[in-house]
Amino acid sequence: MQKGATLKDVARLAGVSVATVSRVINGHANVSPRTKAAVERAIVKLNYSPNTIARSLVTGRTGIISLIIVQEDPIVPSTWSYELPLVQSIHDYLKAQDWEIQIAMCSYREFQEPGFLHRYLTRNTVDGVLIMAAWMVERHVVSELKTRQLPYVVLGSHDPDYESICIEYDNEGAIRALVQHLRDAGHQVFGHIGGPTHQLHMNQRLQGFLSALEEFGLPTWQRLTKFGDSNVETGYRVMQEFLAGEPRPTAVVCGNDDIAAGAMNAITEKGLRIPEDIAVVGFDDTVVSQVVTPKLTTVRMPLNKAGVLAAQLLMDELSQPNRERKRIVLPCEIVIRASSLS
Amino acid sequence: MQKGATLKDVARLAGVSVATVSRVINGHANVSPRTKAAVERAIVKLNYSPNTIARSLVTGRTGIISLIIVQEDPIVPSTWSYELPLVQSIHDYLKAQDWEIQIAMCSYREFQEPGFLHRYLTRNTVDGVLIMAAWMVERHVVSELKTRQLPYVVLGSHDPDYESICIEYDNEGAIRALVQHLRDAGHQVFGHIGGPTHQLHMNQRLQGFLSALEEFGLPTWQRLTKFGDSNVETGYRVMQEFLAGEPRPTAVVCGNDDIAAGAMNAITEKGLRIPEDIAVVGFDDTVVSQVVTPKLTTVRMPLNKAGVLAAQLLMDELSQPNRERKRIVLPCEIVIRASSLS
DNA sequence: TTGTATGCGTTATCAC
DNA sequence: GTGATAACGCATACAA
Repeated sequence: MQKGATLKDVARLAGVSVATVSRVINGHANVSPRTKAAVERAIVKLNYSPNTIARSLVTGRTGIISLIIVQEDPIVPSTWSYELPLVQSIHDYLKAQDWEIQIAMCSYREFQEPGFLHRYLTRNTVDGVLIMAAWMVERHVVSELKTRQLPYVVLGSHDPDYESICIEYDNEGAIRALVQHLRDAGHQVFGHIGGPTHQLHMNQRLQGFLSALEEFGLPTWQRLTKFGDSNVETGYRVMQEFLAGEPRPTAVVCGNDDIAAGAMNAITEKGLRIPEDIAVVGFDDTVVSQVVTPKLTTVRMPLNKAGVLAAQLLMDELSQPNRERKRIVLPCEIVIRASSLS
Repeated sequence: MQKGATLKDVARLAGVSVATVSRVINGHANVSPRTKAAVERAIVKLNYSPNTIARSLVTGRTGIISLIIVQEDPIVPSTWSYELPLVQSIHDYLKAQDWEIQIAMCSYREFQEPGFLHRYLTRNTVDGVLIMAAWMVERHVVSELKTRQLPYVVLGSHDPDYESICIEYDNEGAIRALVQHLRDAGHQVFGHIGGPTHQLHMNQRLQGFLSALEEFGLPTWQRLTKFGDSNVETGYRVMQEFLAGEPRPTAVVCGNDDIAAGAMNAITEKGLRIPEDIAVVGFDDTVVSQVVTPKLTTVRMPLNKAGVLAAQLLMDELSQPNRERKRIVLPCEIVIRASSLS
């Protein structure tokens, strides 16, 4: 059970120096075809493969990207259906380029703690960082990364001064499109059941909702603009409140599909019909939107595209540092189904 | 911008040798309180922290666990809602013990390729491996790991000879409980719409279904035992077939919640009622089961427990190698809702 | 084109 | 208790 051949072993067998072997392995020029062949034979014979750790020690590079997944606290299951597709596409892209991924999951509170990222990065040597977050990335985090000259990309959020490379979704535009769609169908009284507004995207959806109403000259109602957790229970509970008072909304825009599903439960339970009495729309295009009755109008985010793009930009940054700040806002597609068709 | 102090710097400042500093850092005995204090002062002053790579090179340990996520090919979204909770609990447990996680996602085809794991493990130095898979782990994979003497745990599957430490779910027992529940409600004609049977758990659910029917002296019908992909479409399509022929099932056991949701669509579309005309049950207790109408009876798997247990067993193995093989089958809980209540 | 020698930052084995 | 010093496996500047 040979415990791994080393450069020296290969050199000895090939009758050359370790430097030459190293050159062959790293594809340097200036090595004669003859010796190159000899070295390669030796490598095959000894089944040699370079020691990644030793290589990292001398080069200072590890070939590892840290994927930091910043999460709600406590964790909300609905975010999982959103995170894994991203992880998947990021992983696939990076893997194709022979990069490895180290993941770090943490709550947004943890991530914001002054020492957290610092500690993490001093303990772990990585070549780049990909931050998946739904919260503003604070200045001290940015400065930690800049100080270390560590290439990084923010996915799903940004920093206060837009000093980073970041990728976001056009939540506002998507909500605007939904509102327009509903207005075109004649709706006048809109309700909104949002998720936690400390989440950037939930806040953007709220803002999009309010500004769309304003743009279209539609009234807004304080009591019809509510928030809660991003789950079925919130949708159910808030919708019950909506139904118990006046005015009653004829269209309800929800922060995500789970909330919408809860709202639908409350509506049908009251004996009201969707969409005839009240139209409901969600966000995220999860499987939930396809199994509720009627099927749910929702928004499909370009998750795969976002993940690939994030990985791509990080690679760019890695190969050619000091690129300027950049902000990309990806458009989302609205998916119209029965829950909003009159 | 000091690019990181080294042991040597600390030693110089503290007026001792690097060996002594190393001893202090690693908490060795035989170092006088006086010099220890001096060293610690120097460490703080220089803001020193050890270089993980260099340490790994000499110790041969990295503090990294590889989490290999083996997936359906092509990827099925419904698996995401199942995988991330596991990743989450594994991560949380390992993080608490200062281990880092490197993830590798691959299709089950890739994972079964003779060279795949070998290549991965020679490129990546990790201290242990956690394999998340729904497919039998082939012998050559086991032998690769054993040869390297690399501690590993299999989560969600096992190997042909049960030579590994593995954690599974009692799929058969859960299905048996469901069938019993339905039989007690008077059902006699059962249908099954399963996922891909090359997945271990889907196969176990099928076997559980068949053996439960046999145990309870209920008839099985070839045309009512079908499979497809683990999605809504399969459930819808197969249920339509069931409804188009004879006998018509009065209870349908589905491979997962998505399939069940599809089946429910087909049933209500025909003007039939659930559960009065046909009862439906799913598996996984995803959010889908809570948003369909009526709510879906399903099975809740102890995902969190499984993840923690897997991490725990891996840690045990790491600290005390050569433990014997082990197979743990975790019981699942059936969650009874309206879709099966008569 | 190739070889020698040095360093990367640790830990560990010796002596003292 | 403490300090030299040899590994660990590799890349590379410099010589040849």
